[in-house]
Amino acid sequence: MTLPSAPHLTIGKLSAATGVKVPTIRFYEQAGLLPEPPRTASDRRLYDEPALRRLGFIRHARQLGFDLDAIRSLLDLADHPDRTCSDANAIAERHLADITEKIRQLQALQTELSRMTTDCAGGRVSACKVIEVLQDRDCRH
Amino acid sequence: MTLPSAPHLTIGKLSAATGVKVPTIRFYEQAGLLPEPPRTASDRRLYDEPALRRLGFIRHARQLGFDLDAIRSLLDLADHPDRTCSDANAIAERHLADITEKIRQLQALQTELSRMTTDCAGGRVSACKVIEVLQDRDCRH
DNA sequence: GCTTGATCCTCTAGTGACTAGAGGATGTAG
DNA sequence: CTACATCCTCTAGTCACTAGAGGATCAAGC
Repeated sequence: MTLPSAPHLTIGKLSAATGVKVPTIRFYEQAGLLPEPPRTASDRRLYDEPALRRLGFIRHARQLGFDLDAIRSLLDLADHPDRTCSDANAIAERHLADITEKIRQLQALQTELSRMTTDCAGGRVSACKVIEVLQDRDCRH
Repeated sequence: MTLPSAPHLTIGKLSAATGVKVPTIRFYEQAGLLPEPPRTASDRRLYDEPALRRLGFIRHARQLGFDLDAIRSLLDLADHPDRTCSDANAIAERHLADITEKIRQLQALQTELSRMTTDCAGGRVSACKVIEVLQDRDCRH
């Protein structure tokens, strides 16, 4: 239905269109996330609409915190709409579990740091709660 | 009051006593967090009690997520109990603010990922919410 | 046609906080 | 005396970029 568009985007335009920096686009190509695009006679990369969509996909996945390996798998799945999506779900759920765990850990740190700073009366270092807590080697962690 | 203890801990004992791996201890020395310890005739490092305490301090600070630069500053403050602790407090509060912000961001990701995975019915990739959300380039982020 | 400045190319090295491994010397227990 | 553990230094790898060198090419204005 849609006409196949000839490659017409320079790497700079692609960068502007997606918000992904030019060196990062080249990095993604080298990392195997983007296919090598055709080049002009003077060796410049030329991108088409599918490349634009693919880079958008990568960008969104990165914003969600997926690492490049996970994105490789997700892209592979997106390229095969006939497969079941259980793999995609597993990747997302695994990532969700990682994030949930990370939040939990950070909240524990938040609690301890918050206690440290509010306890500190602001006098000399010798009476400083921040330093004192760090020097206490018998803490439970 | 306490007797000055002669260096008696090998790097392996120090590692076992603090839970910091041997290569990491050497790395901290090279990074300037630990002073160069005396050596045996055969060039092996020998640590004493103050070194043990210092490494414990570093370990605890790392567990709290301080970066090595911050730890350098905190160690410097701990070495000078006569100074005011406002610098230590500023470092801790800055770090606390960073962590709070990070938690906020991760919670946003958690929400979106959670929506993605629960929406997914588990059929073909062509109907997969996970892949679909990633392919949607018009999302607001 | 010519100049200027933007954009493009490849390649290397740096970030942070380690971790892994090579290749070799030394220490310790049986 | 023989294993085997531990130690030494040094280099390189991790992740996802980012910065910069050094050079080619392009587009616009004169």
